[in-house]
Amino acid sequence: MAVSRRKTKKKSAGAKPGKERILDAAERLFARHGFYGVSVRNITDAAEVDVALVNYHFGSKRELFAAVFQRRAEILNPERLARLEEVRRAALPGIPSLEDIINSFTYPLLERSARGGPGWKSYFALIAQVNNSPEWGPVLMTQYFDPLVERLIAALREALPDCPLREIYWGYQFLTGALTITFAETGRIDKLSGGLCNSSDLDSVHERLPPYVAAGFRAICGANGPTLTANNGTIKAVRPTKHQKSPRRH
Amino acid sequence: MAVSRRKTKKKSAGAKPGKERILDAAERLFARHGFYGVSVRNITDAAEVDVALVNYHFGSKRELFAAVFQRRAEILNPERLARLEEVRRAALPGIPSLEDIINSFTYPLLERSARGGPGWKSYFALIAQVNNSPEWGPVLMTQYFDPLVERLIAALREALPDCPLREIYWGYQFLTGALTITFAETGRIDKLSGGLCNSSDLDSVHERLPPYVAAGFRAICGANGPTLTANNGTIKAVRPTKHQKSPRRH
DNA sequence: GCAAGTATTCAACGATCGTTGAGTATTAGT
DNA sequence: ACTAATACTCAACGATCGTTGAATACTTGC
Repeated sequence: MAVSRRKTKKKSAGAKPGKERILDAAERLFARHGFYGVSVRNITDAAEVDVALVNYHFGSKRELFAAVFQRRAEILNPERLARLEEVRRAALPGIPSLEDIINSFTYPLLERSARGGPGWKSYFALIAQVNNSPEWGPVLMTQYFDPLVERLIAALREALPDCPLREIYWGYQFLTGALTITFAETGRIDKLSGGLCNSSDLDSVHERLPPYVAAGFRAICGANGPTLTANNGTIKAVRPTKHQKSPRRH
Repeated sequence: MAVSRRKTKKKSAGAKPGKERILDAAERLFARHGFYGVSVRNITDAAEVDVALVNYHFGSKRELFAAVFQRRAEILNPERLARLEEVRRAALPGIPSLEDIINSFTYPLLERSARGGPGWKSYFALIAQVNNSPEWGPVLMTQYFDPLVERLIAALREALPDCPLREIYWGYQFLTGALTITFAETGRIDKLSGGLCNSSDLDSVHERLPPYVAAGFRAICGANGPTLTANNGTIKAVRPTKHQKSPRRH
């Protein structure tokens, strides 16, 4: 018989070469289920290619994971770096505002995730998972994004000349955390707010995150430490485990 | 013959019942490698119990995962709720400060992770991964933590009476993101800062997170929207993809 | 000390895991 | 048209996956 067993692959379907089809499918599946939650066959089935192609093109499943991570990082980082330098140049001979610096860091990401297509959305959701993973975060995030972050830190130091360096790093940590959970788009805030907020509404995040974070930086960057604007004393008086009655009466 | 094949189990080793040994080992391993990155045999080997015990005690691997998640949530939530009510009562007849409210939400978590022992540390690292996972986050986080979050939102509304509710939910999203990446303790900030900051130094986070977040809330909660204190205009003038020369000259 | 119930062990099931070597098609250079 | 290289297919490997039924050990109540 020799019936045509082709599943309309090759030229007929996507016309994309198998290597890219694999990257796209892997990106989407890894973003949803994580590295171990996706099998090589899950990926090649979704990409409509043969199982063996993963090892042929990438060597191993782990190397495919790294390749997915690297592909768009190489697009993003030059763009973000150029934007940061642009903001600094535009402010000459002065120094750009904290909000502008932060925005140069977050905007390219939010913009891509909002209007870059489903591949970009998956990519950022993948980053969100990797960034919070003790197994993958220190390897991949550091490798692909730390050089850019160091440039951001340098710009923040210029904008906050009296701020201890330690506070800037902590401020960055909180920034990247807020940004990261945004990319996860789990829909949790949608349920919580009864539909008032939408996880995928990244324009709303773009409006709010820079001023939120900038104000946070200023709050902890007082020369005499973060307690300048904080009031933790009331809490410290309440014991962590045992619940005492109201401390006001008696 | 009948040589003793016991690997010093039962009464000799931990003396803990197998169910708890499994929960402890699963907590530690799930936190590091995620749900799919750990096999049932990995868990039972670490717990030094038989493979079949997982299905006997918990029914399935997924139910074990949920049980790990639930165990400490049931300890945490009443404590956090009591602390929030305590702060509110202590401020009567007034309203507690934004910092105190936020601190009542974060402090029990940071305190447990800092001094509650390795089990608690693993638990929070697990939460960090789950919270950023589109597969698990909407299920587990919502189920176990949303009732408490709703109480937090209500308290924040009292402290920010003129703030649109939308802004409060966005502010909470950024808060939980910053808190989450703290729990992950990936060590990335350690490398970035050259040892100046330490991922596991949760006391430093306790000092900085409430004032940082409180300032962020106030920044975006202006009655006329978040642009009150923000300056995104400069950025909007710069195109996202194409890089133009300095907009100042010419 | 005996019975009932709970906890644990053991061996094994079919399914799926990542990877590979050998073979076939397709493309590019001359 | 022939060659060489690249892209892809096919079948299969051993290992590990989650789960289970039946048998054994331990604990508790009487």
